[in-house]
Amino acid sequence: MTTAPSASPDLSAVPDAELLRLDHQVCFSLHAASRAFGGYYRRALKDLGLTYSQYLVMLVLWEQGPQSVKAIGERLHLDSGTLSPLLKRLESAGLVRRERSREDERSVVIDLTDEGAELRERALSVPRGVLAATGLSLEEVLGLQEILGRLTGALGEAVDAD
Amino acid sequence: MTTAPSASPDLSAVPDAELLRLDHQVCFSLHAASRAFGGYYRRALKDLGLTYSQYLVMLVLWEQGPQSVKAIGERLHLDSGTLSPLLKRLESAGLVRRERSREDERSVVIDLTDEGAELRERALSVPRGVLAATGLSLEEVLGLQEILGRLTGALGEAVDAD
DNA sequence: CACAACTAAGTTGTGCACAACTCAATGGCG
DNA sequence: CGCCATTGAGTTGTGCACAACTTAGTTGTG
Repeated sequence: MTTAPSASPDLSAVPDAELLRLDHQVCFSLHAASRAFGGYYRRALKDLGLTYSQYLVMLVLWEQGPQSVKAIGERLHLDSGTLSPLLKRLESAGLVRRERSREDERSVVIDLTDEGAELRERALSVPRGVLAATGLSLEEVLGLQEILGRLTGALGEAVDAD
Repeated sequence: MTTAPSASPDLSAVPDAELLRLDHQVCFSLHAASRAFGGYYRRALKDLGLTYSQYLVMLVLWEQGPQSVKAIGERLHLDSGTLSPLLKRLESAGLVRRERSREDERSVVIDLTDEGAELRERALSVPRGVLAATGLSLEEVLGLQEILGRLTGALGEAVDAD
């Protein structure tokens, strides 16, 4: 798929009722797909004792090393209201450490424990299964990612420009 | 329905660590897009007093008329644990009625109140704004929907075939 | 008919998402 | 220096998602 001349003139020609139906399908599709992914991960990650969101946080830590709550939040588009309790649970599970930064006492640096770092080895087997389970080709996955990225960006801007 | 002989041979050639990174991006993209959609709707639906999920339920009722909790759940892939409290909130908001079916006393039929039916008029303006905000063309939206549908189906099967 | 298997809805408990808020540390700026 | 706006993390409250369970109604079978 090429990057289309996105301002489709068709859109304004479609009647409201039809759009309502289409809208149903689009937002529902995305909602459903996201939850289907979540459902798959719930099982795949059960052995590791991680939830889907906790897995995302661990991925960030495995890839980027120790960093502040704010940095993780920016990477995943999550705020402290979501991350604070999640990180506490990861801490109780013995996977991460939380300590106040010395340079800036406001910020808390999250670091992997040895146990958390070791978990990466076991997590390596997860994504291959997931990608296989999607039934999508590598090209489709990359295309999907591209379009979802644009979608997220555009919706984010639309909300900001409120 | 294994329509996918498209099993890309590439996939098995990609190293684990690379897949972990890609996986991060795919599941994160979907997660983020779904939440970006949610964020947009949160604002768009604020005037109507509906949440995103409540809107999905109302769409089903507007399109298909009175039906059981189970039927709504099948349409949206949601179980009673999610729907029961959600429908109670719609009931308190005066948008739906809940009454036991006479034929089968186990099932509860959800029906729109006049107020709920009237809300449809005000909801008609929402999807045009959303589709515009995505910045996607009609073709891209349809393509996205198709691929998400396949994704959801494949992941569902993979989980069932556990 | 009786009883077991099943089904629909609801309840409970855990965790995520997010708005709105508090609180302490920081960084200007007059 | 003193004051105040800003920032990072955490808390509180509401709602969704889902697993596991309960309860009541239904259906199938001997």
